[in-house]
Amino acid sequence: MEPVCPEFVPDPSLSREEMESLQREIADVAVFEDAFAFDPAAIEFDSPVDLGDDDQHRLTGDGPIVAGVDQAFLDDGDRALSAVVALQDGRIVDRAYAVLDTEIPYIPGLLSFREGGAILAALSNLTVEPDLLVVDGSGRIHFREAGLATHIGVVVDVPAIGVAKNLLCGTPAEPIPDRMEAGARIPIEADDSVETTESGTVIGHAVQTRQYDSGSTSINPLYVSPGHRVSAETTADIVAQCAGGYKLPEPTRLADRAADRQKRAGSPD
DNA sequence: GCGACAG
DNA sequence: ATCTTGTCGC
Repeated sequence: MEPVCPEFVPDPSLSREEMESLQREIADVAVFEDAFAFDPAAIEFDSPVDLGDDDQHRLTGDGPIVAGVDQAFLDDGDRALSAVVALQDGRIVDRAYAVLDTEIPYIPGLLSFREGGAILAALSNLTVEPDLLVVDGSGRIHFREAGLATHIGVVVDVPAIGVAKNLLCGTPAEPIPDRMEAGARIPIEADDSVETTESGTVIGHAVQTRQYDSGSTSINPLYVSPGHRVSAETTADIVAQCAGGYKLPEPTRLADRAADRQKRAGSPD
């Protein structure tokens, strides 16, 4: 799949002002409502999926094609390796990779300009057309409502959601308890740090996909938010349905594993 | 100046 | 993201 909006492709050589300006434009065209044809309830994982060998069944089925995206960094720290794993009906139907030089350092709020290029390159190597992208990082939970998931989703104009392990900004509607029960979710609202929308707007959720039955230790929730063409509520629903027994939703977990398997497999270090 | 920050 | 073995808990 290729970019539909080339003018929005993240360019690492832009100045900080230009990057932030581009993000405002992206947030302006992003759709934070359900605007897709597939049935979100058809995306479900009750058990873990086996990553298997590289080539897999490239046969097309019926259900929505969901693609997980994640990055790893080559040991020189100057190159990002992006991995995409496409799933349909609980099976891996395709996977793709790309390695690109890292042009800028990690800057909170500007992550897409560091990793976006590698992700778009990996997506261009995909042979199937995903109905939904599950990106590692924030979507609407972002200072200008244009996090990595939103940026990527808008550029290729495909429904996308963001899954982060930490909260970038925003305020929980109620304090996140030390221990959230599996299935629980708490809205994340925009606050003064989110400069593109009214405070109080629900921009995502803290979602508990898994929790230990008992004990002193507990698993932290995930922070999920709409990327593009998906509402905050549906985003939380989908992430909850994608938990195959692990904290991370299956698309993300598989892309995660595929990325560092490919990394240590020896992508020219 | 202080605080705060995805991967 | 990444550096990294053992270890605490069920």
